[in-house]
Amino acid sequence: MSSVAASKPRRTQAERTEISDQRMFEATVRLVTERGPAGTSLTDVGVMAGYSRGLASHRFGSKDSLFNFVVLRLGEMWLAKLKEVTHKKTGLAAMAQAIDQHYQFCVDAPDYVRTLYTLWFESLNADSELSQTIKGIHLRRFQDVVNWILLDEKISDVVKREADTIAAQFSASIIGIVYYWLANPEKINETKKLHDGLKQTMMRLLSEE
Amino acid sequence: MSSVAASKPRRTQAERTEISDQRMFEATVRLVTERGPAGTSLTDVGVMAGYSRGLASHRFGSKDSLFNFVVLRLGEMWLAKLKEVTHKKTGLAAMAQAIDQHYQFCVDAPDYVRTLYTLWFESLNADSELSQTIKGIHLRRFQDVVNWILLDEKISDVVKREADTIAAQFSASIIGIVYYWLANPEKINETKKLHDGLKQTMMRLLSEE
DNA sequence: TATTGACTTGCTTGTTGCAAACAAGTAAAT
DNA sequence: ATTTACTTGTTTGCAACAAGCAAGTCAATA
Repeated sequence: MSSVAASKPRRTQAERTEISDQRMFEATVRLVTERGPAGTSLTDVGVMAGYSRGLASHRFGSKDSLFNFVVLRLGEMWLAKLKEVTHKKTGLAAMAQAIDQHYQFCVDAPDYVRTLYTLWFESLNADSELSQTIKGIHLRRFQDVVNWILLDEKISDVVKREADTIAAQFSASIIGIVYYWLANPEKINETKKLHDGLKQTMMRLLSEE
Repeated sequence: MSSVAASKPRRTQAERTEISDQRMFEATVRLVTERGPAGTSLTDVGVMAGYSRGLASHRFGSKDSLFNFVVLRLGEMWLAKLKEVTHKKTGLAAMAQAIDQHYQFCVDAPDYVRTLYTLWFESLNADSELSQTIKGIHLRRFQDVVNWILLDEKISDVVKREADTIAAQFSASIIGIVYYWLANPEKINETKKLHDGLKQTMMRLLSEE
């Protein structure tokens, strides 16, 4: 396993954990996309990452906690990218960027998106640390959308009063579309159409009186 | 165990299985809503239903198969009710009825809805009998929506050519809204607003040129 | 038509294997 | 030397299956 051209016989402890974390993260993503969360064992995560059967269990303490770690990492990547593309944008422009980026994620990093949302959906009735993490990500996304609406000059006060409702509708639609894509990964064109349809709907909602 | 007022000392085999099926169905619904699918053991299902730890396993063979049975039962209830309320209706009228009924389910039978969709979401990456069942239910629903559009006289041909896309948008939104409700069961009013918003969106889509 | 007994079906108990969780140890870094 | 990363040993719980017991069925006989 460690025959990678005598890469570096000595690493700092911080590097060691960072590497093993990253490898277990990737192993988890792969296993979850291939076998689903139930079919993903801590044993397999450790072994596939190139360590012993016990490491994932030891590092994270529980399967739920491992998934929590993975979702946190994915969620941060996601939110960072969204923040980047919607920087200084508001209203419909921000939403359109967010929607496009959402679609782009499905194309560019399907395994990451699949893992994030699979665990996301999974945690619905779980009452675990993970479900709290997800509620947090959800809330941050929701607040972003509300702010996009409130900070845009072109949007009327009448519409701004409905910001929460519109943001909820936006979030729900995104989830619905992701579900569609997860269930029909081959229908990428239809997925794009759904994203475009959501843009249309948002355009109408934001320009209403 | 059999002290229920000498109810009926002798039942047919068909009755016995029907009763045990029903009891295990109800136990599963309860356990899934309370603990989630992962926290629901075949052992507990059997015991909570008033039988031995082994019955659920013996009857269904696997956890996946038990969940498949439960989803089939819930799905049939659901589709039957939807069929009833949309009988002879088409286009927007049918969609509005379906949406209202959907909301009503969340109010009337929250445990059933929660269990159905929890298992629904759960099966996304599972590659099991259950995921096939769900694909089937999904497809039947989708076809209903397409037919509502195609069979309505008031809808233009231009729109009818987009029937598939609109039906996909409808289905995705319903899923997104259910997710919202599952994640925020206390926000029943907001859930209603989302349903109403979907009606508005569908009205616009169907009356376009 | 009532009774008996072979057969079928529903249900329970016994057992195995696997994975999560944790404890106790070894190896690597500081 | 001590702390930190990782491995190996062990326990526990559950899914899955096998083997047996009990309740229901049905046909032959009287």
